Amino acid sequence: MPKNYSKFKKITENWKLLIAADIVVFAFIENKLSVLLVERRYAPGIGQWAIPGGFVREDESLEEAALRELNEETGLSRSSYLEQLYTFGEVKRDPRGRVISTAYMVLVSEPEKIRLKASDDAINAKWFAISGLPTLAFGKSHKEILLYAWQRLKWKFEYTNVAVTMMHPEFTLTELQKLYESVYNKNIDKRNFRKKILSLDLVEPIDKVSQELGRPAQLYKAGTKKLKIYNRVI
Amino acid sequence: MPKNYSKFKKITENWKLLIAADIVVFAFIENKLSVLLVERRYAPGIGQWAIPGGFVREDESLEEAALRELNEETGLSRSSYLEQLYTFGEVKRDPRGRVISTAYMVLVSEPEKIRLKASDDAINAKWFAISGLPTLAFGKSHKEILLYAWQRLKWKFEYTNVAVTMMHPEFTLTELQKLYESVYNKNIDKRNFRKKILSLDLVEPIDKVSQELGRPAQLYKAGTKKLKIYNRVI
DNA sequence: TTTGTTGTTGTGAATAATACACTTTTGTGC
DNA sequence: GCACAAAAGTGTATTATTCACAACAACAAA
Repeated sequence: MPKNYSKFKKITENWKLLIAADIVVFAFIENKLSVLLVERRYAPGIGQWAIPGGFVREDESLEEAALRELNEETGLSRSSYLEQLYTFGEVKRDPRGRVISTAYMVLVSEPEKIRLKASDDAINAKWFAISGLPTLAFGKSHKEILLYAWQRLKWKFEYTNVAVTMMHPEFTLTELQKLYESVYNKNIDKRNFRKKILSLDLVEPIDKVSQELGRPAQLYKAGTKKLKIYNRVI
Repeated sequence: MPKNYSKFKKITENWKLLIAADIVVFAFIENKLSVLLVERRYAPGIGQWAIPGGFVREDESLEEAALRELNEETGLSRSSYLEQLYTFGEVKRDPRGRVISTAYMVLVSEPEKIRLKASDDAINAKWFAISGLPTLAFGKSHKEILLYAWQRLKWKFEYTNVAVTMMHPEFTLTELQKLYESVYNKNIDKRNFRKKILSLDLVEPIDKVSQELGRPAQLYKAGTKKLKIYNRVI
């Protein structure tokens, strides 16, 4: 280490800082926007539901830590989308000491393929519809992070094509519309929706139809075209 | 400290993490969007220009640290706007050790009132037009932060009324337009601009005109109306 | 009073957003 | 095979919004 690092050395002494990564995981389950929560095994907030997360280790980046913790606590191993949301740095956020926490948002396309599991830190992991959240641990903090993430998601849905990353590989326009409706929390006109989506080339029809009740629907896949993306990770 | 903090204790052992706050300061100087940079006194990057910033202390939040460092390194004490941008958490960002850095953006309304000064850490502090930046310290990292901040600023100008926080308390519409043009880096039609700004009620005319060359211009002040603001700090 | 400089004002065309309801295609039960 | 249920698919008229574009007005200096 070169000279002139004296100030650095001084600052590194005498106190301890930890950084945590918290991850808001969204998926579209039974036509409802849903969030993955864990039931905490340890204090603070034993037995309460919380956003999955944990401390960053020495040899991993913030993003790596987010994905590792997510995998450890929930079994979720591959997600289609990861985006940093915000870093919370108030002095007394955590009773355990000086903890800074960076919140991430993850979007999952096929939640039914994920085997949720208990872990060292979490007694349980479970999907909750955004409209039926339980009381969360960590006072208002986790609730706020969650609502902030939802807000960001609405934004992204308006200005990018992230929505398709939450769909199955093959989907109908009606399904896609239901996802938009659950994220915006309001109804959308079918014709206007289709006009818009198709004019943006966000999706491509495939040579296949769905077979459900009623008239079969054209199936689509995600388009190759990427929308202009504004945030760093968007 | 309650029981069951064992994992926390384990993680806090054996390694050191520091968190830094970097601040991109924008002001509108001589019709040009400008950025405040400091000339580094210490390694790494001695003598090179860099975004002002420094390490967060034990007893201060991230935002407090950002503002304190800004004040220490540049003499800047009051800014009209502060917003968190992004947290960089790669493992080997900094030669001094594991450093995580949160970038902030600050907007200044009356840069000519600020007495820039040298400091412990900075030999010098100086405004640079965004189109005439010097080579920056810290490899590509600081340049990227800066360009990201500029991008974010463009966004904010489109969807909020932050622009007026960069103007003097009294300003003409032409001055405001010049600011928009310097941020967007393109020309704007005068008539359309005025129509838009006035229809949004972003500004209020005051009982005063400017006295420059040519026809006197109506002076305006910031409107009380706040635009809907989407990001956490926006 | 002329010239230079800047501020102020309006209109028409193109595009995008919104509101709105019926027909088509399939499967099922009689 | 016919009536019904269920969901998919489709078009048009109206209203906002955006954009391109140029003449005139107010003042100062010469």
